[in-house]
Amino acid sequence: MRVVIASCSVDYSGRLDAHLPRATRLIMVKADGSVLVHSDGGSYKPLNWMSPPARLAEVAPDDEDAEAGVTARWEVIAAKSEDRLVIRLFEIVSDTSVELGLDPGLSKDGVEAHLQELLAEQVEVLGPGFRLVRREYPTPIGPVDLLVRDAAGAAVAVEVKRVGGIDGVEQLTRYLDMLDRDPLLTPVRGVFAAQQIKPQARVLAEDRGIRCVVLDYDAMRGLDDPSSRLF
Amino acid sequence: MRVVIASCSVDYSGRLDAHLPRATRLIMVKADGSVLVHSDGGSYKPLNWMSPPARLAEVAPDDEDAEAGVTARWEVIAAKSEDRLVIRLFEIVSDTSVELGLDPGLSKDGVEAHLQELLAEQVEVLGPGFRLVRREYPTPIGPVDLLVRDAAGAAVAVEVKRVGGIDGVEQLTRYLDMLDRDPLLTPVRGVFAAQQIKPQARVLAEDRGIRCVVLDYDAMRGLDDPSSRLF
DNA sequence: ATCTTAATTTCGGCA
DNA sequence: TGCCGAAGTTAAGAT
Repeated sequence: MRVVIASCSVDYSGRLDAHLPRATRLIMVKADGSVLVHSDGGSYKPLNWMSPPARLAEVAPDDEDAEAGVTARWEVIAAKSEDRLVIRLFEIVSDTSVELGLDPGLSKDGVEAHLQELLAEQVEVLGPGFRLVRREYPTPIGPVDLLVRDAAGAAVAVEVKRVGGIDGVEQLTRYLDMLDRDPLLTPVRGVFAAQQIKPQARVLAEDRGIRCVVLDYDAMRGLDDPSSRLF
Repeated sequence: MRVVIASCSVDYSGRLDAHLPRATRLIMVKADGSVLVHSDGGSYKPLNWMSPPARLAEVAPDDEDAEAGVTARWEVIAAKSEDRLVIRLFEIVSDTSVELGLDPGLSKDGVEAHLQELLAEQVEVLGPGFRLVRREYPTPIGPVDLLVRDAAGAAVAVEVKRVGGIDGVEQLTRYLDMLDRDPLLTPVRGVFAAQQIKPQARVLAEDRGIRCVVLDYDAMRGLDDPSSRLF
């Protein structure tokens, strides 16, 4: 990893063309040849970047560049596409190189996959007598999160979301259209299950006869995790 | 902007919980209090981060931390949410602070708006005799990218995308429903035009009688840009 | 301010 | 490897 803080201008060409005029920025060059150009604001997305794998070559500034005060010219070229990033460096404030080695990586807990997993184990929270048919039940337009049957044996398709928005309702509606064509399943009802359901999504879902269920993640995790049980 | 390279462990809690075990990484602290933790690989997304606005406080390591070799403990707390990032620093390799100032910002060229513009000028790529009625044709639920008429004078609504996915087909379907109610337009056909159309989107579109057209951006730009013409 | 849509999205999972 | 959907998405534009 090499970190350079310098005044620079940047030009990207590839899927689009983009230009950054001269200013002082941080330039990060990673071991895989990827490059990030950050300003002192915005969120984690760089102003400009090159995705790995890529190769950085330092070339001599041409006469025009040299006259404009360019002290170094970096050309970053993607290995598998036509993408190209040209960085013209003016004054260099700092230049640090260090060997970081491989990162052990991030561990996460609490995302949608986990929510779906918990609900699959606890389908009874949808109603007494509910039982799981399968997770990721396939349809021609993609898998439904859960297919279950209610106490009476009727098919119910469940879409699980962390935050339930309109797009989730649309998604479930498409699945329902598809599943309803299957004579072994029809009629198929829909359940939209999420930790949080946005008002507009609820209106749309209920307008389409889809039941909305708000999930209590902590409670579901508590039921699932033996270490947190009281008895 | 402050850049620290150090061995550290990181814990995030907020919308989920995540943990990074001890390793040497780059930590960037921006002027708005946001923090990025980068390893020497991956793409531009940090391993862990805090979005602005946030506040970083350096607190003394507790006994347990101190015993484990923690030399400094940073607590980064989001100003507008419960999000919280705790960074335990062990050995510090480098620590640089510099004033960058406001960035003049990025200028772009070549995104979806441009594609729509090009297609508006070259509606004949959709078929001989096609002519443009108008771009951003208004409907009660938002503007359609292009409204055109074919050689026979029949109305055609066009949705333009760089990458055509299922959501784009849904979008166009809603517009078609709306436009079809207008006696001056009905019957309105649909065209889904994109540089790349995903297979499932194509299936859905054709199932609904919507024609799919793959656009060649480079060819269209070539026709448009006088400087690249041969004569 | 809130909502919708695009992104040089990136990232992970599964066929 | 390619496709599809989620993301602590972020960011820009419209209502």
